[in-house]
Amino acid sequence: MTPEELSAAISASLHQAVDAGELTVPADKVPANVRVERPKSREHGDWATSVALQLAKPTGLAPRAVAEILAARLAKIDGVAKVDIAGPGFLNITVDTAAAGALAKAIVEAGSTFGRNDSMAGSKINLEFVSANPTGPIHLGGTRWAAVGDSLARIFQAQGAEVTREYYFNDHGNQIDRFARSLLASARGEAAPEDGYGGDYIAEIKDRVLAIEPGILELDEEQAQERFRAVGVDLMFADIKKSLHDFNVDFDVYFHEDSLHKDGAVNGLLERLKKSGHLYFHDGAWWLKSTDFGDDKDRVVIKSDGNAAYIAGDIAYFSNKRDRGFDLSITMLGADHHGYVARLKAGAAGLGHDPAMIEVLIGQMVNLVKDGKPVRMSKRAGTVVTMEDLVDQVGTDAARYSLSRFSSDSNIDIDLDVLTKKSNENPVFYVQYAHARTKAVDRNAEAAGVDRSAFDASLLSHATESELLAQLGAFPTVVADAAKFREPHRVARHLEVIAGSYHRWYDACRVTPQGEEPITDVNRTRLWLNDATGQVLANGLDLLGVSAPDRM
RNA sequence: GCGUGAGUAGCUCAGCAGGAUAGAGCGUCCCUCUCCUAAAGGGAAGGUCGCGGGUUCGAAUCCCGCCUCGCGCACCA
Repeated sequence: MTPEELSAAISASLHQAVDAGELTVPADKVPANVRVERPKSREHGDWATSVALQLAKPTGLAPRAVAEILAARLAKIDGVAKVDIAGPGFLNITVDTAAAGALAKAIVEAGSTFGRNDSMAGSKINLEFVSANPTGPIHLGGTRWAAVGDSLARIFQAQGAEVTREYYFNDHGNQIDRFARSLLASARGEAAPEDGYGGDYIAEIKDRVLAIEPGILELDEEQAQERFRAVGVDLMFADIKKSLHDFNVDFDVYFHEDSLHKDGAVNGLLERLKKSGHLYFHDGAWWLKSTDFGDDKDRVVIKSDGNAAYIAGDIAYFSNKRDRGFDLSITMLGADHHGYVARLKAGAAGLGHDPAMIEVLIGQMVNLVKDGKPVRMSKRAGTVVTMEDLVDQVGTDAARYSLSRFSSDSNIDIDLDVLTKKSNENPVFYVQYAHARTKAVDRNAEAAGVDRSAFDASLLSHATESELLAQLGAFPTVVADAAKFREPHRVARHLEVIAGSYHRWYDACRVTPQGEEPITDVNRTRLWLNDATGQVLANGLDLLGVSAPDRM
């Protein structure tokens, strides 16, 4: 019996009590689903719920009176062994050992599908993340979104959604021109332009461009810069793709901003906007009346020099996504872009789109720390720590895990020295080790002749088994919540809880008998639980894009 | 100034869809491998949940105010 099943059964009991006239509750006050929690203290049973407390007010009854009515019905639920009323009106539920233990077999039989469901089936989601400018390698901030974004995509997919991972490639505009000028300056042995880029990678890209186009410096200024731009951006972008691939993140679509301008999408969009009445002409520029949609000021869409402002491309881009049939466009941005949310939604609304279809997830910054002091990362100064640097030092698994186990609302500080030195203490190893351990137990069980020919759930009666089963049972809900709240870190945190429960069980309960002890159904049944744990850990690590090694 | 995110153990952070005695990892101090992986487990120490009000049976969690820190507030992208 999983907490979900228990919750559903309690809900049903609640409705029966209402139908039977034992409780009088306004329809809108009946909780849609009853929250079932694992109590902190063992004495409080296997599961607890505070519905009775919540229903006290709407029913006009004392909390304990509500609890008593519900307790009588809950006790009849199949698999419930005992129901106690405690404190102000908590319902503490003890589940029948066999009912709880049945989960072990169910998980093994579900295999990689355990934790998946089809609650988001039919929804087409465009998830855009990273989208770093191709003017340099992906730095730590982008690395964070690569880890979190890809995990979120996996989590959505686990809920049955159809997800397109998309990278918006800003290959149009000033930044790119600066990048090209920086390459050209480097090729001529000049210092980087004032507003250009100066990292070591510039010289490296420059060399590669020269190798591809040896005659490039013979061209006139404008042509040379154009070739450096075209070839340089391609090289940079290839590097970015490779870094991402090595990071176990592969995008379905790399969308080029430039294409929106070349194929006339931006111009077409501007014409549509002008007709929509959401644009007005002022001071030589065309403004979007974004204040009508909650922005704090109106935004220029066509500059007085006649060029489209950046936002024009973004609105056209959203329109493009919409045309490709997505029901939901999620964009992940760093906190340094959060001021952009309102105008983006305003732009879409101006085109008649439902702003609810655009969701912008803002993630806080990642800072580089050295010797306890923050180090400013600057692309110009070349002091960036890149995705490649991080992976080289700690590996993909540790890098991805350590970036995705935090809430995106938190700023995170990365101290490369600490991360490297303490890599063995990274929680990822704790979780991976638990998985490897389940495999080791498997190997030993097989060698000793313990097989899965018997399963008697009632034998999983040790306190550590009850705890482990409970945490395994919570996994699907955790994944569903991670999808609902767009918070992949919930999965990582729960895996840590499962790993801890498993390690404690391992210490308390043997699968393979020692010495001359006979093999019994206890051993065989425990093997199922061991395998179930390995399966859940593997499923969870997969959602994070982290490997689940068989040996460590 | 306005907007926005954060402030919880020595450190890094969970918990924030209100619930019982506030958690984990790391660090510190004890203890546990002749027996399935000790990258583990058990125990100890460590807290005015930034501050002050409010809401209610109950607040780290919700509301208001204040303080501190990050980020943003272009006809740049």
